[in-house]
Amino acid sequence: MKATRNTTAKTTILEIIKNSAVALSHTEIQTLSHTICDRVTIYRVLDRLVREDIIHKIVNLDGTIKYASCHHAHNEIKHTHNHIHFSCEKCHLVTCLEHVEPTFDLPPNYQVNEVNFTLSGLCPNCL
Amino acid sequence: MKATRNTTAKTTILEIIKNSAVALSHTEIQTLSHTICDRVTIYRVLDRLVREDIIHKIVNLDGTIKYASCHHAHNEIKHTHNHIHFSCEKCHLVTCLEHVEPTFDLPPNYQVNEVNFTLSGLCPNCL
DNA sequence: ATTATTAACGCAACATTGTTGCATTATAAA
DNA sequence: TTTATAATGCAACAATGTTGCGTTAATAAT
Repeated sequence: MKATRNTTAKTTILEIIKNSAVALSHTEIQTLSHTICDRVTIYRVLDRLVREDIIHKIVNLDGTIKYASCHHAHNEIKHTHNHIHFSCEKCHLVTCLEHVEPTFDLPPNYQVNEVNFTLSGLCPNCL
Repeated sequence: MKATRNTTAKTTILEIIKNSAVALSHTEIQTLSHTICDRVTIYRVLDRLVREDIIHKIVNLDGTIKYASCHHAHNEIKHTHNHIHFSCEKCHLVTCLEHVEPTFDLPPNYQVNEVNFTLSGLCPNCL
């Protein structure tokens, strides 16, 4: 594994994501960062943060991709993001329901590497 | 509800989707249809078919959107697409696992209108 | 503290995907 | 057959994501 560097772009973007209660899209991060860096750099930083398992990717029901920071113990070697995400149709906020992990019975001979559970509807604030 | 017409584009596209064992993207449908109609028409036909509840939309883990025909009894007034979809990382085929419906406990005051469950990994053929 | 290595960046250019307006065509009903 | 309008084709546009390459700057080595 190659060494990864701490740059101002990376720390700023990570700060934005960590300070947000909801998952953010590339465009939202771009707006919040007040063009601290190029649009391309944001894409690259986000990829890096996902690869380093510092943030995780969420696919919304409309296909837009959002990012949220990972809340997990530091000593975990490997963890999964198998919790549910809720996308509100009114306020358009995407939140991680970290404690809601669905159960299901898969047919044999499937190897699962990644999961994405997203619900949409109305969140408690908009209901 | 406005009347909807049966056009050659609509029937051809629906035929393609119905004959496919896996979910198809807009681009895949375009290729399979051998440019029977304009790219824009495909978008509009797909929207129409989703609205009419003849096909359903699946959001893949990479954010790409796929379409699959709905398998449900004709007399059902309303049905949900709460089954799991599996996206194979090797053959890139997206299949509906129609009988796998996950269960989960949502906190109170959430109103769910739509769901999207997608897993990725290796399908039985590629394992 | 200085130098060397190379990860990360900015910029430009491009590719893909999805949307909108409008004139024209064709479906289905009158 | 006529009529209303849903559906289409085309062009233009917008948004999003990718790639190549020369430059900048973070980190390690001296």
